[in-house]
Amino acid sequence: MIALVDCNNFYASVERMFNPALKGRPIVVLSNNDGCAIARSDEAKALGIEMGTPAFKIRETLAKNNVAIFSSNYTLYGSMSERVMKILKSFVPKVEVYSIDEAFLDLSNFPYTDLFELAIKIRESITSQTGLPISIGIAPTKTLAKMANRYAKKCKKEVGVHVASSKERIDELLQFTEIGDVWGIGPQYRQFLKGHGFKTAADLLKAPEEWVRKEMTVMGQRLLYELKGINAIEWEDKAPAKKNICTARSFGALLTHIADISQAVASHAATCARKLRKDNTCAKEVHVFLQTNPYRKEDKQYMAGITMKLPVASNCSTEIIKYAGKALRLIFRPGFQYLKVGVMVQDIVPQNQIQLGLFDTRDRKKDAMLMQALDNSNTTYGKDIIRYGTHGYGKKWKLRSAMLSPCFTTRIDHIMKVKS
DNA sequence: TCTGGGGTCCTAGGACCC
DNA sequence: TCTGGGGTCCTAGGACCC
Repeated sequence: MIALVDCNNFYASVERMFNPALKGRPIVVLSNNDGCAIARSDEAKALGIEMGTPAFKIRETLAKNNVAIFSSNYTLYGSMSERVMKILKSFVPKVEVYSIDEAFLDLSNFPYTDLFELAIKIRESITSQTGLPISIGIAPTKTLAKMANRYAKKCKKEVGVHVASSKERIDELLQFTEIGDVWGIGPQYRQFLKGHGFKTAADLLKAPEEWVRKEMTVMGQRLLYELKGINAIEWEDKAPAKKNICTARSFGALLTHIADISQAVASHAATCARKLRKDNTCAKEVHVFLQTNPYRKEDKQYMAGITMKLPVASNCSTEIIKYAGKALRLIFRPGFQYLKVGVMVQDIVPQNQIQLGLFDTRDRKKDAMLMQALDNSNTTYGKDIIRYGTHGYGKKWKLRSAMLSPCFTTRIDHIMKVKS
């Protein structure tokens, strides 16, 4: 049996946890750049605020209903996520952290009848130790556990746990779940399947395997197995090595000058390099892409990207910034209003398996020492205390983040003060 | 005025090889 | 009229996830 643990309205719940005055008040957390709603508390959902709605479209609703609005604070959410995962690991040895607010637990070694009780205990621990509400779904496969979790959220709000182990419970779950709410069915497949008369997960189960395979590739076939209770999705004990690392942001305002965009590119390149060093990996390629705002139909549009090969796989910020800058100069065209730029490092290899270049002129030892010093001071004194001059001091490209809460758990100067 | 960011996997088709 | 057969590798694009 597999459990899926999911934090309810995670970002909104974290914000509320640090500010109990928000109890009962609707909360919305906005995406980077304060662009659209990416998390809502139950109260905000009840107001009809949909996931992903642009902020400017709901401004009236937000004001009228006294909704608490936050810019997203990923440092804070990441730190709270670590706490939750740590508690889960104290209960069950096999935990797969699936996303910032979700984890699968392998319960195959727990006695059958105890699963419900175990889930209740886990839930109580998380609530008492982190203050965050969670839901737990338990079923024979990952896909069914996802469905059970959803069921717990919708129909068993008080206990927050649903176990679907018997055939009757699983059938009930399959009939309850609409086809578009099945894990792995997105908008495209949902429409396609509805067109063929499938309404619920139970309907899909009746479809011939060959037909599903033909119309929905092996992904659909795997899904079918999972619904039948046969595990078809691999268990990933530790996060597999990343194949790409991407850092990209929309600008706070549209930009036209390459000088401003260069600063963003340098900063994104440095972030990619830092992420590589954190994973002890190096990349052989740097890809830079640049685009105008596709929503502005009245503007001339331009999209471009280019991949630069590095002479030797690297995770040195200096070098990656250099190649990313070259790439930008190759794709930049004057006369456009740019919205977004991104840097992606590709063809990633472990740091200790690098093929050295015959004509390599860089002093890689020195690079490594410099990066070590950079990372150390930035860890000790806060992110970006030391940065490259190429990042610039102008903040034209910086994102908007107008309603950011403090980093309660990761910055000593943001720690909460309690008067007694 | 204002529309996120970061990933994965799969398939088809083209280039190229013998 | 008729124009081989079998591989591999790479890329672009589409679908999905949170």
